[in-house]
This record gives sequence, C-alpha cells and structure tokens, in this order.
Amino acid sequence: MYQAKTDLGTRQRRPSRRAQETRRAIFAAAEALFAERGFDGTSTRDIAAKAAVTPALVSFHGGTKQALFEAVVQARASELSAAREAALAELMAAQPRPPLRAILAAFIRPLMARATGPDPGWRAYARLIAMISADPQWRALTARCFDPTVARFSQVIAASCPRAAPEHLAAGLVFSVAAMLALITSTWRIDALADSANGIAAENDSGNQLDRTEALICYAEAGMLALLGQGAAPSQASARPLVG
Amino acid sequence: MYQAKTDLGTRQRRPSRRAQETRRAIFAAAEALFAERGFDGTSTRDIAAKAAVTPALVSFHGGTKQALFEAVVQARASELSAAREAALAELMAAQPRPPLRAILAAFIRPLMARATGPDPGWRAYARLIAMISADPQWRALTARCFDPTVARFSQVIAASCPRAAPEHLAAGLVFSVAAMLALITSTWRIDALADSANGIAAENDSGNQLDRTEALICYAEAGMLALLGQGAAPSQASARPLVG
DNA sequence: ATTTATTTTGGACAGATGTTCAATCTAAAC
DNA sequence: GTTTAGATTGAACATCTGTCCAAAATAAAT
Repeated sequence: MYQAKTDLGTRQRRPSRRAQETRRAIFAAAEALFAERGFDGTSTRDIAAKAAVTPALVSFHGGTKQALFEAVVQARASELSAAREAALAELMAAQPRPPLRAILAAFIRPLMARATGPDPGWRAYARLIAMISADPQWRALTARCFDPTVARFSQVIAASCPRAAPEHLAAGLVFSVAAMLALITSTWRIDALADSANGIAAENDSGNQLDRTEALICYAEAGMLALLGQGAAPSQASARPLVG
Repeated sequence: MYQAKTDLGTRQRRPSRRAQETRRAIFAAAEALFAERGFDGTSTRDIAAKAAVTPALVSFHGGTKQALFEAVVQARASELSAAREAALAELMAAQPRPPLRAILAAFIRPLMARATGPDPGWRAYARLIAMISADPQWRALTARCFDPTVARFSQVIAASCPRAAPEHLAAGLVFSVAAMLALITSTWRIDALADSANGIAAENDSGNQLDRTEALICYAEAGMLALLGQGAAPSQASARPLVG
C-alpha cells in the first residue's frame, strides 16, 4: 500500500483528486463484495472490476487483501463505536444509572438506524460484521473493533443492575448482539415465517405494529432482565419506544 | 459421485468396508474443515489431506464440492430435526398447549446437548450451521434444512399464545435462534466479557450458576413473552430448569 | 479361481488467485 | 514550463483451485 514518504530530504505532494476517487471506489467495492460473498469468496480482481480499476491498483491503494479487509471493517467500526459511546454519554448525563432498556437502545439504535437508512454502504457493512461475527477467522479483528465499547456498556449495565451476576450479564449481552445481527441478516427469514403463519400474503398493515428495531429492544430488555434476576418490566410499557 | 448402477442387466455389489471407511473419513474431514474455515476457505485438497486420501477420491465419493457441503449439512440436520420434533411431540402428548418455555426448550436442547457433548463432529457441525446462517450464499440450503421444523414450532407457539401477532412471533423466534447460535460460536466472547467484569481470573464457581443453555432458554422465553405481549413469567421460577 | 463391478491412483487440465514489476502517464509543486 | 513525486498500466509470476481421466488395484459375487 502506498505511504507518503516521511523522509525530510524529499518534497511531498498531497494526493490528487483522481487518486482519492479511485481509493474511495476501491474501498466501496471491497465493502460491498466482502459483505455479499465473504472474504474468501471475493477476489481482488472482483474488487478491481467493481471499482472499474486495474487489479494492481487494489494492491497499490489497499495493500494486502487481508489488510484491505481489516481496513474496511475498522473504518466504519470506529464511527459506529463513537456514535454508541455518544448515545451512552448523553444518557448518563441525564441520570447516572439509566434503565436497562435505555442502555440497550443506545447500543442497538446507532447500528440499526444506519443499517436501515439510505446509505447502501452501511447496509453492506452491517451484513459484513454479521458474517464475521460467527467466523473464528476474525475473532481478533472483531474483538479489536467492538469489544471495548461492549465492555463499557457492560459496566454501565452492571452499575444499573447491581445484583446481576457478571456471567449472566455477559451472556445476555452476547445474546442480544446476536439477535441484533440476526435482524440484519435474516429479515427474509422473519418475513417468510410470518407469511407462512399469516396464510400467504404479507399484510403489510404496519400501522400499529412495532418497528422491528423496537421489537428487538423490547425482546433484549426482557431477556436480560430475566437473566439478571430483576423481574421483567411490564410488557405494555416496554412495547413502546423509550424516548419517542 | 459414485452411484450404484440401477440397470437391471448388470449385477450389483455392496460397497466394501474399506470404501465405506474412506467415505466416512471424507465426510468427517469435510465437516471439520468447513466448520473451521468455511466453504470458500476450504479446498477439496485440504479435505483429501485431512482424510488421508487422494484428492480424486473426494470427487469420487463426495461429488462436487458444493454437493459435498450440502450433503454434510443435511446429514445431521435431519437427525437434529427429528430429535426436535420428537421432543415437541412428547411435550404435546402431555398437554396440547404447552407453555412457551417448554416449547423453546424442546427446540434448543437437542442442538445444545449435542454441541456440548462428547462428539467433536457435533461441535463442528454446530459451528458450521452458525456460520452459514449468516451467509446469504446458503439461504436456500438453510431454509430447506431447518425451516419446516421452525415453522412447526412456530405454529405450536401460536396455538399456545393466541394473542400473539405472527410478525412478533416470527421475529422472536429468529432472535432466539440467533442467540442459540451465538452461544455456540461466541462462548469465548462471553468468557472474555465476564472475566473483564470479574477482574481477571474466571472464578469457575459454577456450583449455583445456571447452565448456559438454561440461561439461554430463560432469556429467550422472557424476550418472546415480552414481544408476544403476554407479560413476563416470574423470573425466579424461570431461572430453574423446567423438567429437572 | 475367475470374473468384473467397484475403488484407488497419479497425473493432468484449464482457469483463478494474490501479488509484483518495469514502464508509462498524470498532475502537484515550483 | 519544468521537474518529479505520485498514480496507473499491462503483463507476468508462482501457486492454488475444482474436476476429470485412463490405468491400475481391490475385493464382492459367482
């Protein structure tokens, strides 16, 4: 991968607009293809073709295939983590021991909002991290990208639920993260299952039905409360969004 | 892949013991490697090497790489589905509308018991289905292998919880399956998270702590009850195994 | 013991893969 | 306009990939 020289003896240049554009195109193509076909299923030539660029340029800008993959994962991970930590900080500014539901929402909403938003890059990225989360090959990468923030949320939950056993808290968090990723990768499965129960046609009368992200938060809250031995919150209250 | 001839004009033979053994070795090697490195990350030559066999034999016994993969997935899937349906049938023989917790246990325990049991083949298989569940490449395969049983469980839950919206039931079921698979692939993450909260050492005082499978059932039950609007079960009662 | 369906072998194939290289082109800095 | 760091190109590399084939070895059936 190209690195600007740091020798003081040679003059330096800033990258040209064209170079910046190809660099962006390569990363975008890599993000989409990795999410669609996985790491091993994507070749550097596929990426080059999707970016409308020579294969050699992928190595030039992205370095090793593995380095490119990790760079793609890390790039949006830091933005996501920042958004999560900001939401958590805002929450704790209002009250030092926020309710579990609010903490979970601060963790879940930043990703789900982006995954269901207009940016196809975020949709692809969400699928990507769902895929690598189950892959032992990327344990170190996922741990590096997401564990610090997860640990921080875990501490806040522990402070809010002092009677919770760390073992159960950890399990509940992992369960909830898995459910969140399933909502990203398996919408089709939810649809198919709901349709088969409904008869055939998917009556999309989403007027009074919960947004699925809110359903996820409701599910995760109740599951964790049960695990932490706090007793579940009233379901009617839980079924409505926290802040509106 | 070799197929016994069905022409009536030619005599037939039963497969030799040696051939059966190589066939078994190839499937076992494929199962382990696919689970460890995924479909694209595993080559037929890797499988041949692990099975101590010539690469050509993998094609001879397993057919196409993709056919071998699907055969590996389907083989244990049918045994697993049979175990799940048997557990469900036993449950409904006792009472026609069993409680949600018992239904979930009938779905979750057959896999978790095998995944934590002595057979390394089942451990590998559990990781394998966790990996392909997130991969869009295998939608058709996973649907074919697991959807019929999931749909049957969904119907039983719907009968037990008549007020439940099909949309929420489907979402809750998918969330619960995801949590179950996470318990298989992410035990290390639960450990790391619990340890970081505990200080450093993992005090393995598992005397009074729930088995993790029971914790999962507890979590899934509470989450689904919240989604289905039934109100949560008392957490103390939920925290104990159902049948002992 | 002979027959022959089945199994195994070693090698080959055509193509894809990640990466590198010298040569060329582009455009920022002066 | 000249210089030259930076960007791009096309080709090449060594290796690996899935699959196939003729020939040979094995062993079930007679």
